[in-house]
Amino acid sequence: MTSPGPKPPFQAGEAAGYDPAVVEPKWQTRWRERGTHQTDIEHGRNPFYVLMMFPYPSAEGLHVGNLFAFTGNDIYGRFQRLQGHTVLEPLGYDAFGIHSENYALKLNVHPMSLIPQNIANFRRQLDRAGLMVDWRYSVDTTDPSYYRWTQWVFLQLYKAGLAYKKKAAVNWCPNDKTVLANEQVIAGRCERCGAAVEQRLLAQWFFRISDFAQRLLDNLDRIDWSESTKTAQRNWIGRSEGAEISFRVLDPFEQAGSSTVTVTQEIKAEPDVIKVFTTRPDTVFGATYLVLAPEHPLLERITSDAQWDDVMAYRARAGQQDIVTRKVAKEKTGVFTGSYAMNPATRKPIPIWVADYVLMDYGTGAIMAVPGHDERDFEFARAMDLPIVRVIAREDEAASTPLREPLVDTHKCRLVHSGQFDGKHVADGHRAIVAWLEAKGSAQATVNFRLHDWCISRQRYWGPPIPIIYCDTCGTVPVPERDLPVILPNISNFRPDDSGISPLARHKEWYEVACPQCGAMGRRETDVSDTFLDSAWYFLRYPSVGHDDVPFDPAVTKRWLPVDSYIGGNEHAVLHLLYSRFTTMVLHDMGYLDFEEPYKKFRAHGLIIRDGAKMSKSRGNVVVPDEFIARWGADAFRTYLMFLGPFEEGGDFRDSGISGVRRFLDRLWSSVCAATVEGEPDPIVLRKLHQTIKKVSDDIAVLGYNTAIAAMMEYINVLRKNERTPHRSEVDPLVQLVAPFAPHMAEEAWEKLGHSVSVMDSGWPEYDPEMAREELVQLAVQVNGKLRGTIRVAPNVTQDDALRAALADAGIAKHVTGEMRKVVFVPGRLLSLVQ
RNA sequence: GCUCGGGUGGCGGAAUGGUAGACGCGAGGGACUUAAAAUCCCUUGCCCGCAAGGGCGUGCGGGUUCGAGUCCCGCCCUGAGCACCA
Repeated sequence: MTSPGPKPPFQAGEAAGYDPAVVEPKWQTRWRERGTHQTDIEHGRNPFYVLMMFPYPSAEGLHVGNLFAFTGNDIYGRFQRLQGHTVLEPLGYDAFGIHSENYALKLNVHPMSLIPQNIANFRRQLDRAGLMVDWRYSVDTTDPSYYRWTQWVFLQLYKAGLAYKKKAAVNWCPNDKTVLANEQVIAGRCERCGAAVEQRLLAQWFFRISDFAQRLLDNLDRIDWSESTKTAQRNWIGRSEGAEISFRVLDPFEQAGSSTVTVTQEIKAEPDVIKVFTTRPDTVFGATYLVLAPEHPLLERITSDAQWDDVMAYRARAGQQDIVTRKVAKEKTGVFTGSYAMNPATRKPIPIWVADYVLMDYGTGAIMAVPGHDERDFEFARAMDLPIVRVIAREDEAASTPLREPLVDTHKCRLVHSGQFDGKHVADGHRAIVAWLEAKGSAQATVNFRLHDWCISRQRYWGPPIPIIYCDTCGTVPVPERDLPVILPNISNFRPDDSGISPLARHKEWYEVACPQCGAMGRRETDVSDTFLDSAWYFLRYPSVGHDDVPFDPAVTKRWLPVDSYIGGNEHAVLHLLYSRFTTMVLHDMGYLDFEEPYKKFRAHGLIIRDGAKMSKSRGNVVVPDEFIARWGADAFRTYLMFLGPFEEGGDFRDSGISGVRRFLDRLWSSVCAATVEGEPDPIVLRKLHQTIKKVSDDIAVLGYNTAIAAMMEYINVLRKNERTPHRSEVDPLVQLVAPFAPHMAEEAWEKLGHSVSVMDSGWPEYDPEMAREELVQLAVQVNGKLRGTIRVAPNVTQDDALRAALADAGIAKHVTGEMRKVVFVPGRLLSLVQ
């Protein structure tokens, strides 16, 4: 027989009176009517800007991942508001781009009609989620009133000399006759028709983000961002230190002899020089050949007659490969050019090859190959039967030990076969060799970045037209700012086809326009800009919505920016976050902004999986927010999303889990209904309350939502354990604590408790350390490192008293057999006896 | 290959170097009910034991420490990102 247990003081059945399907719409309506979520941009005290990455409004509707992020942000925003800030929590739509365009193509609808539908659907879903968004400050990147200023941003970069046009490769499907994004190329083939994709050279607009590489890197040390995001940016910027070394190309006469070249043999007036970048100048004595990228401009000059046909054929083949497969590791191929260059260290001639494992767009497009100490060069030398020389040895190796594999370590290694530098440790050798080569004029210490300039041209339709006009007499002319926006025309056939490159290029009536400078007939740029340009500055626009004559109002911007807290997915760790930092820096340098970093604090949220697996349509395990909200209510859905794992790590959505959160909220409601002002609050409950206030406040501040919710659950368990009616002073603060998570119920409860203002304007409960202090604490007692019992003592007990109490405990004392050698005492925690 | 996360009960997950498993789900038992649902109460890491109690436990192997999920060294597995970056 089990004891029946104490009769509960109140039944949660009373919670039957709480129906989210009624209460949630009620409060959503009230909030709208009363303007509860309206931010006083002009006068609100203590401004605080919480930003979340805006969604792409897909036709499928809001993804639970979006809602997870938005809810996490909303809780933080509400918390800041309850703590006395005027909070701006805006949301908008990132609606341009290839996703929308492809989807529209597939459905055969126009994006201009598709997007408004999607946005309306998103808006409906977002409102149901109970976000504290002030929709008066929203943006839609496809609205001309927004992209007018995107085009303005382009013009500022142009004005600053940071936008330029050059030829660059794009993926080209010869069958569909269209430009493909990298994601549309699958194993070198067009994802739609399966044709082999080629690369094509097109003139495209670039931004000089690489000029800012060092600054983008340095500033990372000064901003409060998720460490993982900073690391991703550092890797992407990819700074490497090394040297540029010059290799003089030998003329055919010099090449005849294979012996050391002497200065007197140099007969060419201006010999060709191949510059290479290397991070390992210490290995220069081991450079046994050079390799040029197939696109290297010197290739034609240096290729010998005998090798000409082979080299040109190789280059042509490389040019046909698409960009994606070109960059995938594969078997080494290459062709000898027939020419030699002089290794400036050994003064010996070495052959010059061309191979596609060397990339034109990094370093100088040429390398010195050191097969003994580089894996790729080793592999290539093996395949082409080129000499492999050891110039580095471990401490336990002789200089003559043959290399079975490339030795790439530097630690505890010394130089060998390196002339006067033999025996030096690698790091010392590095410095000495660079200095030596610099003195001879054949090297220079340099820094290289992996970061490439940002290509913003898209040969597509669904984006803001790039505001440039080409004129036969005036050349490239920026559209005057007063003529913005350059409206994207509503054309019925926006499918890319064989008529040209960009769909807009088929519309003469659109692109033919008078030159703003001379008035002669000119031609608009027919490419549109990258979606990432839309999102590079959107955070500047939100608070200035309504200021129609400027992209962002100076006074408003001064008040609200930079962004106080930014939350988003780590999939944007590099591109979006880097581009918006860059754009902000440029606008800062031009005097438009007084800060150069847009986001003071950034936290990446985790990913939600379901039942242990990634959500996907094919797996059929996608969480549809509407269904869960309809069944459990938005409050329960929000709270469950935040409870299922740490916000910054994500978690596993299990359908059964939400019931626990629903129960918690129902119990809370029961307590609210039962609360009375009669009598006095219970000191034990009160102590737990103050501990809970502290825990919840601390946890929300670091986005520890799952543990904050757990703490509130613990509190309500304590509150209900007590066989009595809860006191008002035990319940009111809990309603405030739960308000960021379950705002509808909190409002309803707050009203029921007799308050007339919104709970969101009621402030945040204060925590009193005195009230939270325990009278007795449990002290763990260890004997020889093993837990042998616990004792209940005052928190400030002395070591001696604790020891006496421990030895008075029979269960503990029986383990204390020998003489005590040491006692470790951690007040309030444990007593460790060593014998 | 490189970089960054992560491996803890049946499950999701808690743990400033100090009582591992908070909180929740699930499961088992009970109360209420004609019954079910809902609600409420109790139990719930594993092993031995009737019990008292004892032993073992945070991916694996070492180490530091009175004390290690946590720190150090060496592995394994797994997720994500980058990837011929010289």
